[in-house]
Amino acid sequence: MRDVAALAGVSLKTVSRVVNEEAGVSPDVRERVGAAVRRLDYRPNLAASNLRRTGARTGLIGALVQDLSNSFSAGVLRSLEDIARAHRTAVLAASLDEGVDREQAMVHDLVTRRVDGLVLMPASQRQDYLVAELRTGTPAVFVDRPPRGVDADSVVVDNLLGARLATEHLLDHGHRRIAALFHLPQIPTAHERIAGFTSAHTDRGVRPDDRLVVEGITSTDEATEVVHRLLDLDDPPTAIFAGRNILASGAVRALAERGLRRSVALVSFDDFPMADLLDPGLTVVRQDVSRIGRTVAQMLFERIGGESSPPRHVVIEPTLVVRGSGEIPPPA
Amino acid sequence: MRDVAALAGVSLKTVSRVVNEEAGVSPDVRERVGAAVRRLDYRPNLAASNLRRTGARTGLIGALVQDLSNSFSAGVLRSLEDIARAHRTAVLAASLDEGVDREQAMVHDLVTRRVDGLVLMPASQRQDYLVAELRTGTPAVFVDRPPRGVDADSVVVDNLLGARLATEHLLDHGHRRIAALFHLPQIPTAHERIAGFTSAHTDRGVRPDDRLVVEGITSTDEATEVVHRLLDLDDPPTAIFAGRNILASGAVRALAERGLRRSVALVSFDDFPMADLLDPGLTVVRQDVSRIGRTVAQMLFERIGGESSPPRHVVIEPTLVVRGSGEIPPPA
DNA sequence: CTGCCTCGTGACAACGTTGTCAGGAACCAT
DNA sequence: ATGGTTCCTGACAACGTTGTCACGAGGCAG
Repeated sequence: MRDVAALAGVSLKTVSRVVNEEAGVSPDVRERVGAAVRRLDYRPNLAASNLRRTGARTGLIGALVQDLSNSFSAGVLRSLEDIARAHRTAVLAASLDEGVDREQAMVHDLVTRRVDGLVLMPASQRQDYLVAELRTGTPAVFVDRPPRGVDADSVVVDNLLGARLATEHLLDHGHRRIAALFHLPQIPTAHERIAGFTSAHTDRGVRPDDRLVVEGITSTDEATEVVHRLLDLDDPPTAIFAGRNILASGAVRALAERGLRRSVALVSFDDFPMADLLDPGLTVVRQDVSRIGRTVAQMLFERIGGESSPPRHVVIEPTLVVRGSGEIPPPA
Repeated sequence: MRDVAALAGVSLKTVSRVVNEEAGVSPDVRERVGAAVRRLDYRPNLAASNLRRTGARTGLIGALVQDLSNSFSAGVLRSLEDIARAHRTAVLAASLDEGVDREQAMVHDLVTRRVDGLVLMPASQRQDYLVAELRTGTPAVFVDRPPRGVDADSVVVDNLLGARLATEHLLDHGHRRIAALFHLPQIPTAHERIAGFTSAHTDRGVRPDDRLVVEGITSTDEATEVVHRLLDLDDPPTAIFAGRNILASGAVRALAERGLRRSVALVSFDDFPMADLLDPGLTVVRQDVSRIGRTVAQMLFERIGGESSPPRHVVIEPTLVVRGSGEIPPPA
């Protein structure tokens, strides 16, 4: 900036005025400074600028999601980004991979970077540590998983309802022995889905077989193995509820390996591209990813704009998408 | 920081020493300052710190990809992030959506933010504008699409080879009327894939039918329509090459609607989750997404580390993954 | 011609840090 | 006791900006 000022023969302040398009600079000075800027490839230092401007925003928000490459996280991030763009804000994105320490470290780093806001798909069980971070004035919005130990806005899916929709659908088609595959039960979403599966049974007066409910499955391959094991039982399940899309693909693979894709019913939580192209098409519980992302973004930018009402907790209802795999009847 | 110093009864500099874990502070002072930091929720201002430290890195890189929610972009970003993490660097990610203006604006913004480096999956035809930006010392690595009008590192896939592999595979299975669906031909990857499709034919002495080659298809639905139109020809194709995964799903849908999934061969560029679960499994040309991301990250951090050798251009070879859809023979 | 106002410009301080250097206290060897 | 170390600490300037204020030139009304 000093060089630009020298080259244009003006003061630092005048360069600042031109760069920030402030009024009150004569046309020829503006032109001279502009030429100097171009000649020297001058780029204002945003950090210094933000430092000086009292209480200015950094135009940066942090988004901590489970895994950037998973279609749910990526979809939420994408619609978040679209809204952020409209607010001239860039997005710092990171994957947590269910890492509790990483979550804390990243939040700390982002607060230190003075992000204007935080979007968090937490890996941790409780976020008490956030209380201190949020006292610094950085607003946070939780997504997919609700806050514990700290009061903050959240946007979550009604996982209990979603799991009920899926389970009732299978019960309605006559199934009484329904297997269920779930992620780690300490993850709130998995926990609620388990509860939904159970309560749908209870409401219908059906007692689920504990041996058919498997929790703590974290990979597609593991899901395949589990399904094979369940199908080997003396009294195998006639239907399967997959509590997560990656578990559904494991289940489909196991069924395919046994030629049972048209014999055993399957409903999955989470839609994914091409699910309708499977044969039979995969019946799923769909979460409106783009709506989730947009809602999160709106809430966050309201907070950034100074909104200080008590935290809001938005629950988004999932819907059942019928495609064939969930409508297979049990054997006569 | 002033408040912390006052509360602990020390100077600013001593607080700075404690916060940065510098040696030479007596244990009791260190403890007093630590307590004050905790009591006041003090967070150092990274921007101010970077401003003062001459030539310090911001620990920030920018990644401009085509679309965060597309599995290719997301996969590259994810492995990039993993390497960045090891370098204690955060990733600013944004989607360009083939927007040329947006690309320039984002690059400018990122340079202004003083990112340590830039990863670019360009939307523009030429990146002459980058020359000025790079003069500021910010290194850039291109990914998926090569630089034009500026000399910079790049990591691209051998699209010509990939398209040849797919086309030759179909020719080898006896197909002579192969339809092909491509994205906008001005996009370098699409352009090369078209060339690979053509050259494979030429090498085998087969003349492709121009009416079967459709360029400029940008959505799944459009691909479905195009395939229907092609199948309505008097002399319809016996095989289809989809130049991109979203075009493949349109093609699968069209074939499904006509009950031709087991009659017309199909090979796609780009693998995607569950492609093996389709019936028949989708034969694809696979790009090693994670290797691409890792290579890009390594090159970028070498540059950030001061490497100043001439730009390197890495070409990654795709492979054919055989799953069934590509091995369907033409009608006798 | 005087006084006042407007306009364009620059000097200066401040944003929150840290590098440099200097100074005082405590210790050791002479 | 003297001089020299070593250890701990603080004063000050500087990083690249911008908000505040002041100043001079020119224009206009009285």
